[in-house]
Amino acid sequence: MVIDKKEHIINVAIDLFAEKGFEGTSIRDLAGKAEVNVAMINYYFGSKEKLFEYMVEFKSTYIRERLEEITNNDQTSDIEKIDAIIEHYVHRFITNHKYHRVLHQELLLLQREKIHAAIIKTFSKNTAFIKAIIENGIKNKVFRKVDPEFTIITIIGTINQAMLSKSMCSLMLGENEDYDLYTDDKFSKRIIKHLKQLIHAHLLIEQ
Amino acid sequence: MVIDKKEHIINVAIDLFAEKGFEGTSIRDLAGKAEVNVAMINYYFGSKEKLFEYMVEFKSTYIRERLEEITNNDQTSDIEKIDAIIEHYVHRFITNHKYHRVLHQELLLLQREKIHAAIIKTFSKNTAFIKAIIENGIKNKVFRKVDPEFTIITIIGTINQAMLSKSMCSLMLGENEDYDLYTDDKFSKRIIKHLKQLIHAHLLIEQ
DNA sequence: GTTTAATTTAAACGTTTGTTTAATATTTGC
DNA sequence: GCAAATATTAAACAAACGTTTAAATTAAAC
Repeated sequence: MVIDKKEHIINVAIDLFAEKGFEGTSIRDLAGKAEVNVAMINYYFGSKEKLFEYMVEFKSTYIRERLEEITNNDQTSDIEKIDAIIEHYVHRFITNHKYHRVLHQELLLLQREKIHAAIIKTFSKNTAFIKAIIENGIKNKVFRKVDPEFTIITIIGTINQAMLSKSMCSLMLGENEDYDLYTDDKFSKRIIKHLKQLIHAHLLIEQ
Repeated sequence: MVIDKKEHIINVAIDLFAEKGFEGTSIRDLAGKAEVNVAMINYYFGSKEKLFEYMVEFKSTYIRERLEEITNNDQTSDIEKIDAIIEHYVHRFITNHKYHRVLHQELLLLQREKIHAAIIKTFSKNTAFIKAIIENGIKNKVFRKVDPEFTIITIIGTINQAMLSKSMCSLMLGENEDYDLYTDDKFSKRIIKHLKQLIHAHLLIEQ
């Protein structure tokens, strides 16, 4: 019963943080939208900052499973694994784009070290899988001798850039402002197609 | 005299916004660090939000010149122009990385439409130059038939990802936390090398 | 059914927020 | 050198902030 209410508050918080940022969202705002008393937030989480930490904790648990699944599949080649990761990342961003927006807001600030460290920790575990695949491909002479770390930065950076600046993207892609990128299948197909083409040309020795 | 003082306040504001965000920075904070009276900020700029608008206006003026210079050079090939743009962007990010951090913080929020629009406007003018070069290369059959918009998103997204999440980058590149990426020449050389290699493989038909 | 614990409430806490005021100091134009 | 305009100051403004309190309500335990 309590955990459901906590989860509900977290989800409302993600919506508000995504729109106004952590500092820009007041506890009264949050309590109002979640339809609970202001005092409940401190009663449940202790403080506004601890609510944020709880949110990261809560959301980061379910993420890594699929990545492990992809990596450990012996039936697929290295480039097929990379393709699967690209698709996985894009879909994860689309279904959780508000949460990822909040995470990246936080990463752009240079404070709240504890939260920072928690985000980084999750992130580094995920990138380790991708790095291993790329290095394996290079070792087997299927991939060129690329910069593995920066290749990961490019994949994630492209998805971030495309997904997190809504108005910039709408403008670039010639859509009007209130067009909703994240519910349109065309958009995700287009970014996946681009990323695969890009990374194939980058990685594969013979095409 | 006045404009110098305004400029000084703007520069202090960029430092503070980069660290704590717009909402996280108080006018008293700003006035203290800039060593002016709190009332001066409203006297000069009208309000905290108008100070932000003035900052964008003030900083966006000088940016586009070099891009025009690169585009209009008849002596260079399309791929050489792209290379020059990559180098220009990386160096611009390094020398102005705090300002770019503030811009991207703002783009991640979904409020303050006026500021949003001002940033997008500057940005779209810059990307138009790159898009024209890519489309010209495709027309002349020097470049593959790539997605021009998303190619730009990849270039900018990679630089953003690398430059804006300091701790994430330090971690990925195996450096310790307090190592200063932005003053190390090795870092900018590495990102430029990666981006050129990536974009060459992506764009060029024969290598 | 009574006692104990957990939940929820409205009100108040002391700070801090962005902004304004009205008085003072400085600079400018003539 | 004096008047008008501009710049700067300390103090006050109301509103909003995160958090706490103490009383009221509900749920659990026995």
